[in-house]
Amino acid sequence: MGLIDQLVVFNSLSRKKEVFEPQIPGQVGMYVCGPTVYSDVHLGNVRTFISFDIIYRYLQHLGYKVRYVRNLTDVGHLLDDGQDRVSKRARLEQIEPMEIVQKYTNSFHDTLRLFNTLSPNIEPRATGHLIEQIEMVQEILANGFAYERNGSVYFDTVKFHETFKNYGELSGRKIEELFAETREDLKNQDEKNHPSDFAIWMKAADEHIMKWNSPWSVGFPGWHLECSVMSTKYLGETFDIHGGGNDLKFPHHENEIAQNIGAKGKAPVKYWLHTNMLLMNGKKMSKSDGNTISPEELISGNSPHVTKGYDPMVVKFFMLQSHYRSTLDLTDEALQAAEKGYYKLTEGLKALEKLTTDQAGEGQLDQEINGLLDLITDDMNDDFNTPKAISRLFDLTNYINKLKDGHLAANAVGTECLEHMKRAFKAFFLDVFGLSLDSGAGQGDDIVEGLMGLVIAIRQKARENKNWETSDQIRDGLDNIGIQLKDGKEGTVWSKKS
RNA sequence: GGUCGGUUGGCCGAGUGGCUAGGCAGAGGUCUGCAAAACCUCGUACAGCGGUUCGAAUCCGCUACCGACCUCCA
Repeated sequence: MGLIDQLVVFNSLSRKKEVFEPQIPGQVGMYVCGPTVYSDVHLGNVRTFISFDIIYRYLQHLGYKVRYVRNLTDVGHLLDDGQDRVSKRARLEQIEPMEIVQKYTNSFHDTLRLFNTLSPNIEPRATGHLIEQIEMVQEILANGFAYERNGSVYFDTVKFHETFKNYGELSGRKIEELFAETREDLKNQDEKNHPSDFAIWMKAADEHIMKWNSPWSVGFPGWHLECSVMSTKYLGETFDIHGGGNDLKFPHHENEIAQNIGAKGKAPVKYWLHTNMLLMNGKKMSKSDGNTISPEELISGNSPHVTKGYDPMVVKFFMLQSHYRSTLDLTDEALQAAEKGYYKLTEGLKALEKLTTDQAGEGQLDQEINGLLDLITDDMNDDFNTPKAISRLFDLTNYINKLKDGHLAANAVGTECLEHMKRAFKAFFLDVFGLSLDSGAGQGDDIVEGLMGLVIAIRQKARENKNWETSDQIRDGLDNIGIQLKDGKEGTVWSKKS
């Protein structure tokens, strides 16, 4: 009985929350800008991909059939000095560009797997779509929104804006001001008619490695073009959701829209979703200025920014405790708090699995518990409010612990409600949030379980004999190797310490 | 400089006109052989200044500070 029974998303285009209505009922097309595979992903990228992973999972949870496309950029993304990122890296590492692409694609996948994200349905590469990109350049040229200059082709932003009046719509900048501003920089703009024009095909210099034949020159496609092409190819000329970090709004997404309209005559995307930046020490985490920590460093603890390593699930949980549209400041202290909270929930879920009741009818807590479960859906329906949804899981855990410890009678909850709670808690924690139980605490293989059972039994015997020296030796010894014993009413359980 | 966003208790972080967010840390208590875990109780926070309102952390204006984009980044 949620208050909100419809999914509402914040659309960057309108800057408002809108009811989500896919163009084909029951089906969702979602495109997310993936990484340029020329170096290891950093944590800010990971946050964005985790955010869209949650969105993907939640859409599926709601019953939508989702086609999730996330590209890999392997050509055309240039550095300030005009060098292709992949090519430059290939030169530095003295291997083929495509080896670079493969190496960092593998690394990207490995990293995301650590965080238990689902693979997209299609992961297209820019170099795999050269023909389509050339075709789109031709379309844009044919429609008069591009011009050729010395073998390169540039998108004509001035003409585009005169025609459609919406260049700058997404990023919220007034195009006249943008034009006026950049006019002073004309000296740097050599071939372009106007500074805000951008290349959709670039002629390659002789020494350039990654280049292809085209009607205009031996060259390579512009950075923004691939996303227009691949989203159109796999999701159609108009589709539902386009996502990415908000640092891509301008120029990348703005230009993407312009290209699609320039080629197809219509705006490609109904809902633009943008994630906010991950900060560290109050500043944007960024590859280019060194204020960064890699996923590996964060997990291993091998970084001056953290006092210890953190389990990937803890890092993910930390991220989910803020909203995807808010900045999130990564600090060691905040991670430690998240770690404790995360284990509280995993322990709660494990305790929940063991709860039983013989209350066949309705229990006195049923209404409150069912209400909390409904609120989780409301929260997620409200633009994927994971922090709020997680607060409900903590509330539920409080009930679970009371039931577990006997502070509440077992039959305070009815059979049906208990089953509902088990189903829903798992559905959100494991399936929607993609968290897992077994990474941090208390579950080993059969041998470990057997050994622990034996050790706990020996300690229990010592305690019965009031042999505190032995029982404390066992407890402290286990503590030293990172295992915590918890004595409860129903006996002793153990878990790995956080 | 232009554009946009933010400033919430010791820390992180939701909320956006009247109803306890939540987590972590801290204090006291229950339980325990002692601890831990769990449970109970405890914080009267919303940058500053004005304004609108019966009522504002929440709306409006100004100021300060922070950040992002404008140029490669998710």
